[in-house]
Amino acid sequence: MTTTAAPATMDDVAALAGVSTSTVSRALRDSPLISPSTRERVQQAAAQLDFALSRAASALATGRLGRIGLLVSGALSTWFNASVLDAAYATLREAGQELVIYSTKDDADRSDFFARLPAQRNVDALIVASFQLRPEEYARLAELSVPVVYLNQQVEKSASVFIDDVAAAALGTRHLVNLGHRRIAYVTTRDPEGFTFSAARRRDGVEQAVDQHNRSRPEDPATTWTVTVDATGGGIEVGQLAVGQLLGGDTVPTAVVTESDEVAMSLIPALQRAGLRVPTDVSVLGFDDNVLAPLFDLTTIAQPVAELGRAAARAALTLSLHGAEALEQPHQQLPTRLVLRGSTVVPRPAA
Amino acid sequence: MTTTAAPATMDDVAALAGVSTSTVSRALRDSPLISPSTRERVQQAAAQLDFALSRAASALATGRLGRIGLLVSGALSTWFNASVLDAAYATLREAGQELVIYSTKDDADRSDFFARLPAQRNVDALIVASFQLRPEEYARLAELSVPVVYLNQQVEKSASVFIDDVAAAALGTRHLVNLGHRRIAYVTTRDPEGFTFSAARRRDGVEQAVDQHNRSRPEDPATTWTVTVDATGGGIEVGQLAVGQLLGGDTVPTAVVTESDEVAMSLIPALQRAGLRVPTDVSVLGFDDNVLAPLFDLTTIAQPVAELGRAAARAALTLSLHGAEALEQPHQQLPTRLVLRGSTVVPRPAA
DNA sequence: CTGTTAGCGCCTTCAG
DNA sequence: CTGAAGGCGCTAACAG
Repeated sequence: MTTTAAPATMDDVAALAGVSTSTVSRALRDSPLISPSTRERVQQAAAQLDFALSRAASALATGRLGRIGLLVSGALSTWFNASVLDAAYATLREAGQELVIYSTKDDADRSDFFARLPAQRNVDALIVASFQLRPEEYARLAELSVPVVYLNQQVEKSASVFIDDVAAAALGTRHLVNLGHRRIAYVTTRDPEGFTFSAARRRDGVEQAVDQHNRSRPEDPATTWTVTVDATGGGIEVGQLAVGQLLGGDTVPTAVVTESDEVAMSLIPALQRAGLRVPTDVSVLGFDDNVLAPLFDLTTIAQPVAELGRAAARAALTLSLHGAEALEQPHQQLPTRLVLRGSTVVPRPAA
Repeated sequence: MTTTAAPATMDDVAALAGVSTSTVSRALRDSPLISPSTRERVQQAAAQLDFALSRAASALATGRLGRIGLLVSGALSTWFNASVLDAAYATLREAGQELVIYSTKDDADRSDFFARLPAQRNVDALIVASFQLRPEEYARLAELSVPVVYLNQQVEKSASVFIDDVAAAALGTRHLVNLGHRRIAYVTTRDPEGFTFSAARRRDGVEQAVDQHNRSRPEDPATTWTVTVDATGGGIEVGQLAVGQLLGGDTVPTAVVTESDEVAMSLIPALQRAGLRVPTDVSVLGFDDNVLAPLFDLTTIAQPVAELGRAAARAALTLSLHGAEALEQPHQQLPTRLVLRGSTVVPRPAA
């Protein structure tokens, strides 16, 4: 079935190159304390024997694990998580580090993680991706003997990399208000685990933009309200449920802001099946700039997900290698921008 | 910035529990060689001190790394890769193993992986996800002292978990032929790295189904041809390029089979923008049953991606724990099925 | 059931 | 620049 020949050991390499194991170790790690010629010879011997250093043994000897953890909530296959993972992985890999995933799909996973703290002594740093923790959980992470980097949330005494969700959502909402929309619904999903709390901040942004408009133009007020859907995931259910609530209420919106592109992309076909044209009857604004957003011609607020992942990984590397003092910007805010596509237009005169 | 208190050691736990470190070790691993009461006492002490075993040290002592590698090509954020990763991760995690990603985005990464074989001595088993290797690369993996499980390809002397791409595509194509389609294009993407070779087998399936029809009903022949697009990714470019080639040729298809749902989802809006209605003017058939397929009302051939990931992970676990003999089914073929939605209909009479 | 002893494979002194 | 020796934290084998 599968080969199981014993792999070469460092001694084999040392013997083949005619040196000691210390020399092999140094040569393989490109230590400056070694002559180019023996280094070359050793590396060839290692290649010839398919020898690779045991990371476990190196870790034990040096005290550096060469591994950085990524704590994620929800499925790894959501666009956000997968994009962050992809970017963080690439950055760590360039630095010769591995990425260890700690994924918590449900409350059980989550309590388990916080009860056992498996990251303790097993990674050099931990990135906590975009989800809200309970106060005791923050406390728990602070007790960790490993530096933590928060992604998409600011945490007082830790490093963090994030966007301004409130400002971003306000920006998008202003765009709708400026187009003339006065009935703007915000669609969010119920979040069973208390995860993805960015959604709440985005709602604040929507309300903020509407309030601001109403203060400056009280004679032409806009209203906004929130519709919370009891479903998650990228399927069509979210959209269908949202449509029901959107059309079943007292007022029907002329524009909808969604917590994410995934929700928007689910909503658009659902609206269409309900007989509403997008954008003619309803404008739809997304959040993320998911790769798929262009397929729906979706106007959206872009957040630099890959850059968030990279920045978090870089911060984690810096913290693990050089400590907190070495981190120039403990709190890094990354820019968002409005990406104009075809899903948002001036509301119909009738409206 | 971040706490860096020294974490508790095993000696601390031993002292607190009033036992030796061996006992601590045994208690923490739920060894049966220990009395419930001391186990309890030790575990409490460990919890109190936030002590976690060092996986690196355990690995060194036992020779078992507790880590399984996943070699992937292309972005981790594609639906396929992310879904496999998610499922494999979940399975490994239940078994207390970690997942180590080896992702090769380009040829450089790839040669690097095969040159250095970083998986050697660093994982207990390796899963190679869905991509075609060069003969020398297969040979290289066979030299590895670690068992390999291939996902979505059969490899003679290794374990593998896969679907029958040919039969699956033929099934979908038969559906179109049965609806009455006689001009069926297959849309695939150029694959710079030689990755995702399933696409070629799917084309074979399309051709096979058409041939079969033509043999049984020579008086009413169908034709098929392949359109290869020079782009990849989930954006709209793929679809736009495909539409150009689809409409620019001698014959215009009444139905299109795509190598994946991602291509189909890119194609549908592109067709619509070109003035063609889906499915009225053109039927579109996907492959995968991506979560997003329902949003496009896409008829598609479902492959059990999560189950592929799980099965591969289980096989990897079995191989690493009990060796090749313990694997009941070295070659596991998983079923596919046609998922009927609205994107495929009877062709217009005019056609 | 529990403690003692040795060693996993590497890296880091310290000598040369 | 290179070799010898010890120890990183844990577990397996052995004794009790």
